[in-house]
Amino acid sequence: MSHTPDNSSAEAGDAGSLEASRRIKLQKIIDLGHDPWGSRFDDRSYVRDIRARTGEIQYLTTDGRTLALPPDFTAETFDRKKWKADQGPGELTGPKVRAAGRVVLQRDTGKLRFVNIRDWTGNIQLFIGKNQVGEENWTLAGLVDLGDLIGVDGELRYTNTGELTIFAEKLHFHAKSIESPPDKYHGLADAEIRQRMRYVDLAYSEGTLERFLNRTKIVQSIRSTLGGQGFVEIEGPTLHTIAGGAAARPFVTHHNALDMQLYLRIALELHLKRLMVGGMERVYELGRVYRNEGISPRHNPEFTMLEVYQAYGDYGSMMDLTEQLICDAIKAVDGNYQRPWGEQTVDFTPPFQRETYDDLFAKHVGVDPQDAAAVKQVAEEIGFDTKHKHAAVIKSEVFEEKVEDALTGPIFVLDYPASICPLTKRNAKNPEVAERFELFIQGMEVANAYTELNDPDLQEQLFKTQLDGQAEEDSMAKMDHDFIRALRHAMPPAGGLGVGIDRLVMLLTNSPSIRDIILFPLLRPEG
RNA sequence: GAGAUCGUAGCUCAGUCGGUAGAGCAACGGACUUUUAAUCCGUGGGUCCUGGGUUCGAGUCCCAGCGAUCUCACCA
Repeated sequence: MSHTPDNSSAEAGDAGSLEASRRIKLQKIIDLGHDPWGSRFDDRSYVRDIRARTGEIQYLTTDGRTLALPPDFTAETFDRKKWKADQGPGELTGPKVRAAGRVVLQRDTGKLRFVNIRDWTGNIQLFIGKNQVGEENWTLAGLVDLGDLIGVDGELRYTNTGELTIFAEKLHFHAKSIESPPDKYHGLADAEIRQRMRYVDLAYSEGTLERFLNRTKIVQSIRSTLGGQGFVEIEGPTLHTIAGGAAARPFVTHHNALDMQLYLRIALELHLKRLMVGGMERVYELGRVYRNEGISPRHNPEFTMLEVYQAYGDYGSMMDLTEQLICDAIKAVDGNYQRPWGEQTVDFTPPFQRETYDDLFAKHVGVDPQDAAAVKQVAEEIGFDTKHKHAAVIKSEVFEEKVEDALTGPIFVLDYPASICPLTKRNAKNPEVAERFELFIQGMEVANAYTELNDPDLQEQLFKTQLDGQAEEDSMAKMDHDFIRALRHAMPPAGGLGVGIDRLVMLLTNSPSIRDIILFPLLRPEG
């Protein structure tokens, strides 16, 4: 009973028969002598490029004159009928083009069909007339459903209403969509389906494909900017024996042959610094890191991080680089420095604001940041537990609570309390201050940079200090003897930078959730 | 991990006081050679997330579970 699909049930309209009616058409396409799964299709143009050829469309009069169209020919107010009458009898001619794409709209007016196809550069209308394409193509056109992939050969012209259109001469069938597409106007609205079936979201939802292509442009721009400044990209290990370089809980895994516990990396830092010891003076990695933490609109367990290290630089050089990376990325997207973010607008015009941690603290908290007792009092007023906590930790918690959300930015926050920065070089004049900045935009930490600590003895001591009284996985400082050994071979003084690529992409594409800019975010398995 | 909200046709969504399931799009049949979210006429389509409970009667109320969204916590 339940073997092959029963075509006769297609007259009903239930879910099964939506598929059945498509399968019937699939069979009819085969019967017509076409392969419903298509084949190589050479020399087709992208819709964007076809749309760029409107200048080749002309008016050919019956007495042989070829006339250029007036520039406002497609304007809504332009009387095309009258213009043609004024030129004398004739017709539009245009270039022969070949396009391919997904059918996203269809209008059947009897012996005439309008079909909109979309490729990854744009959308264009096809005109398919029964008398114009011939019997076989017309029959094939009748077997096309929304969501199918088709190709067309035809002439690029305007319709009577001024719509740029490919007037089909031959149709090609490339692939049948057995599944029905979502609502042709609203697309997919259900956030769960959009993420679980990203292919459907990309294919049919307004702006999704463009958003992810913009992500790619941003990443390409970053590589290009760094390459242009002589940085080399490397690939470090993602399986670590010590999950160092950041404070986060790692994913734990196991290697069978060596019978050892391994961690998925939570940061890129320590291996890149080893490479600087080895003489890679400008080096970066742009890759995935994994943190076994909560999921939220701003957190995904795997996310993309950029870390850059520049020998003989410092955090000042990293500030300039950060600004350039972001400005170049904006140029790669659309070049607009005034960028929407929800209801607000963020101004990315360089140079970005720069303020010290202590100045911002004083401004937003209203307390002298050097006055540990006053800071502690504020923390207690907020309701923080201050017992057994280092003054800098308390200060940091108050900063995160009172200051960070207020930083609409872009703003560089400079000079952090040294004791919360175990991998950072201290300021020569004031060892209480670490040469570190973070870039905040709309309350989000987008970048984090240091003048890198390269004193192996101090590094070893700071690792040990941080370990005291703190669970190892909660600390940025995890003793890594090989890393210390590397520093003992001399790492050049350097600037180092980390950028949260996902958050940068969120900001530059006005996407409120990290899941809008990660193609396949982690979801619970389907029920 | 905690709380709030949500889950109804393939998709987008209504569903009143608890009274036996609705629309648009999509599909199917018909008309139409310049439409464009085409239009017009007609037809079919439901495990109301799952499982219990209350009730004469549950899409609706209660409990549990599953999944999602948001907020909080952790974190970037």
